[in-house]
Amino acid sequence: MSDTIKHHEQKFERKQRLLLPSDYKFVFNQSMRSSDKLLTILAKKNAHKNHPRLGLTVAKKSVKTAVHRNRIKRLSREFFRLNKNTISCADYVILVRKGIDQMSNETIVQSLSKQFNYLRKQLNKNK
RNA sequence: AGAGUUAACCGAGGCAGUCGCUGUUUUAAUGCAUUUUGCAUUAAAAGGGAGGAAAGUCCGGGCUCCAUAGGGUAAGGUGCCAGAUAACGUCUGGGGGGAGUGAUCCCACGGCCAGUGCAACAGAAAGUAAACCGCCUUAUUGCAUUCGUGUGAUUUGGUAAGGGUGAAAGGGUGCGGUAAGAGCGCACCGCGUUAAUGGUAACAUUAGCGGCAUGGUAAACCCCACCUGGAGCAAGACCAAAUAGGGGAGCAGUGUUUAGAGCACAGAUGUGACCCACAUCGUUCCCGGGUAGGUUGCUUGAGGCAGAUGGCGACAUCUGUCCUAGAUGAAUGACUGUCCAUGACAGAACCCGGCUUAAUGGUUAACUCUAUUU
Repeated sequence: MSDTIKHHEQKFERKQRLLLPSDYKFVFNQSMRSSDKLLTILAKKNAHKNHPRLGLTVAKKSVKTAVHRNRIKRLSREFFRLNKNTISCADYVILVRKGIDQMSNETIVQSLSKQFNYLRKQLNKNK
């Protein structure tokens, strides 16, 4: 029984993504941000939702080939899925900078975990 | 064995495990509508899930909407011939030219005797050719002389064989010829032209004739022949919240009235400190257009595979068999273990046929050259 609950928790469903352009606009307006050389993460609390939601923006400008764009998106989603329980309840948008396509999967994941940690502290403070 | 040519095929390196994503099918549960059942949500199981270039968007076609009697012009494209095809700038076969010892590969390969234009520098002269040096020659004359002539200067003409310039000097080579030369004559080659033969044709071969006329450049304008209507799946079709506005119908506070209409009064909001005043304002339902959003288009197709028949071949016809991604902020991934030859370029977005570009390894087949052995 406890196993099935665990499985359920590791899923990444549609309602956990940002789907509409208006959702993205909501996050871009006056959000909290954390950034380093590779990534910028925007976060904003959403009163109507009781689970975190993720959106990705990988511009063709910053990452040229589609293969690398897909890789970065997949990595980000995978990280979000696996660490959902530690991430505070809010809407997030991950923005990507030039040069990230040169990095290995490990370094990208490290960057993600650092920044989500930082954002969690900030969001808790504001409570 | 080495080097090479052509063609076909494979290629998130393979295997195992854990956790995910996204369609499909089946089953179950719940909800709604209901004649069978259908739709939606959730769960479980089974099975499917990027490429040879998916790329560039350079051509061609299907499909969709708009336009369209027919013809012409403009603009753009194609350019040896014949065929294949839905069509093509693709492919096949053939002709011509070029590269390579060869297998084989490469070619924008119509027309400059319709017109217009362009070509630096050099050079005497560059497209109705031209005499700088040289060669030959006429006349006068100097010098030498073995008295035959030789040699120099000026001069009259001839000459495109030689030198020099140039990307290119107005057919080439050889012999004859000549004062020296010259298609001046001849032979061969080239070119032009006529005929015959072969071929559907491009073209080839043979024979005759011409003494050479027609320099290059058309990815220069241009001429000739042929082809092309425009926009694209964000095409297009359907459903359709909220707000504002449009059309239609009903209903509407209090008083007056039998009732309605009408009239009067009241009400709400704004301006304002407030009053007066001024300005604005019913409400419910339906209809049509239509935004956000959703559904569809969306994968069964000029399809793949096998066989037979026709064709040199591209390909066509017939029979059998198979269904093999369909996302929509956009699925095909992450981690761990293990093995090896340590893994390139790179990610579907309506669908096909090509081309081009990117990049790397392997397998197979046929053929060529070189070396060795027999």
